[in-house]
Amino acid sequence: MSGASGTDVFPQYLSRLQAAFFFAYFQYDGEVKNTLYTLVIEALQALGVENQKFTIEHPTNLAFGDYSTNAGIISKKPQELADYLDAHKPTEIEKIEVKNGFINFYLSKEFFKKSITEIIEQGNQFGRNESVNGEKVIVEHTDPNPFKPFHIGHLMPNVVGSTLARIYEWNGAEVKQACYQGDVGIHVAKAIWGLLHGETENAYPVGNKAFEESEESKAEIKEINKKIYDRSDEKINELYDQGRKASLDYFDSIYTKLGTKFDYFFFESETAGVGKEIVESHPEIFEKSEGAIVFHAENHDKSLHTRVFINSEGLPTYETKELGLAKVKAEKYPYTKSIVVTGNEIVDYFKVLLQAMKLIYPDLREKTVHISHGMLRLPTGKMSSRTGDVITFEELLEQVKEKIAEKGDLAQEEVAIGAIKYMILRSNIGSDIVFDIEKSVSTEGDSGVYLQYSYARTNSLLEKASAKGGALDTNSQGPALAREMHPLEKLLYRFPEVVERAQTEHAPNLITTFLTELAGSFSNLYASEQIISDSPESPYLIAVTKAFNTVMKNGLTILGIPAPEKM
RNA sequence: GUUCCCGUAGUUCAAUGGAUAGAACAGAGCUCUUCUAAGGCUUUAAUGUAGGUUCGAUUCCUACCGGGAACACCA
Repeated sequence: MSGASGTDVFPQYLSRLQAAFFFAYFQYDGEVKNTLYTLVIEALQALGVENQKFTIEHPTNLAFGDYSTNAGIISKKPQELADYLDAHKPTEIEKIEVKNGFINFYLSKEFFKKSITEIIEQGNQFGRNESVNGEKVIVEHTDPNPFKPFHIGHLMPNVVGSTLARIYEWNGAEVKQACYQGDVGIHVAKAIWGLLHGETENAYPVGNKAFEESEESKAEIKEINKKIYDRSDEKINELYDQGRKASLDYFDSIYTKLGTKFDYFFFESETAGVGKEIVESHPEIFEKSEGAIVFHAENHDKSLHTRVFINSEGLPTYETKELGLAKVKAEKYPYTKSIVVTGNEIVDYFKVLLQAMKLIYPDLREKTVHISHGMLRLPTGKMSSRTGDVITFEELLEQVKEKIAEKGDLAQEEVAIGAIKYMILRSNIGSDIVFDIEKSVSTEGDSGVYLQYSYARTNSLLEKASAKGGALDTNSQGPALAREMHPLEKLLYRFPEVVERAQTEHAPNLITTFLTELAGSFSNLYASEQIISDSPESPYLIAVTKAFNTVMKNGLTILGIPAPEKM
């Protein structure tokens, strides 16, 4: 997504002063990295290389150092460049080498030791930064429909949306979470039809089936739909009010389990009217066609298509309600950014909607970002909420808990929630997730359990250490010893960078991947070294354990995965 | 048919245009008299096809093959 002009591209002709200004925007990308940028620019100038673009990044493999630049390849003078850099290297850099044309920088043991100390000092604040300080963000997600079950398809937007909200928070934004619920519309009419025919639990699926299979029922349901809008029928009003409340209470209980806290609840019943007014007051944008009011988006952008905003019954469709919602949101909370999380099957609808918004209120459109997630699919195909053939969230949770009970008896619900969330957060937001309870919800290996287990282990270690009076001490001999640094010590300081990138790329999976790598690294250290011992190095290893414990806890907090103290 | 998204080990997922394509599960083999074996160690195994751009392509472009989604009154 990001163009060629990011942090990785730096015109060599800028002065140092300009460079300092330029870097002000990237101050959380790592101080050392910025120092290296400036240094490489200087080196290129010294070698008389004109106007070259280069990158500085963490190599994929620690064997290639902690930072690496391709400036040598591009300038075709790797050795000369490396020599200059070596002569002017900052104190944090211990060694510079040329390999395959790349110039690799190795951080000093002193740097890592200091980073461990800083992590411990910052504690539950470590990882927070101010890269989007001042932004007021509203994240809308989950959006279940009252009168319908909360099924596993709702988990995707919930987990993705609430995690994005926390990521923005950790990057310094003020964040509100919003849930938008369709308490009016044909689906509600279907459920009411079911209720009128004596159904309770299955009111919606029964009504839906009737709608599909019988013209007569279809007409009745459409009639009910109108009556819901104008509240003209007392019996329907009563069923509606009771059903709506029961449904919302049920959602609340699920949000509690998932750890989601919404600041605002919006309802279609309050956005429908607003949206309809907007549409009707813009005849220059919306046209009448076949009894409905439509928007010919393809007139503005060839890749878009026409959509109905007000149907021939005079009722607003989703598009119109969403148009109203944008305004309602802005009135309630003057946001600088509005993120809407939905399934990717509606990306094309949303593009049309954004085009309409652009014409009506361009300022709000500029602030709106649509993020779409993939589908949660069963091995047999797509799940449907229309047929009633769905797995509800609670059914899923029970099944996962059963599976976990085979392994241990502590923290079962926390582990189950963690396993489910991890499964969603480990892959790209946009990609589909094939959901097989046996295979997907793993309790070993690459899983939420793995992170939780490594965390619980460190708690137990730290407890034992403190009981033994073995205080952690980053100034003990650790890095001073001749041994190689363990990879864990070389990774921990990168956490804030990962948190920042997760925000700029809207990619929670970067955090998941990072934490899993850390946990693997810790497990390896744990297996190969005695952390608590009489060795002079022990206090330092305890400090590393504490730093890992801190980062893991903060990372799990961002992901919304419970961090059980024991398991 | 048009538009959009996606094709990576047997499977489920990673990989800001970079170096030796990482994990996990499954398979083969080790590992608890020692801090939690839900762990660790070793090992087999992958970029759909054909071109192009580039010093360098899983990544960008084109075509094809294969999968998914959307395409007027449901969201």
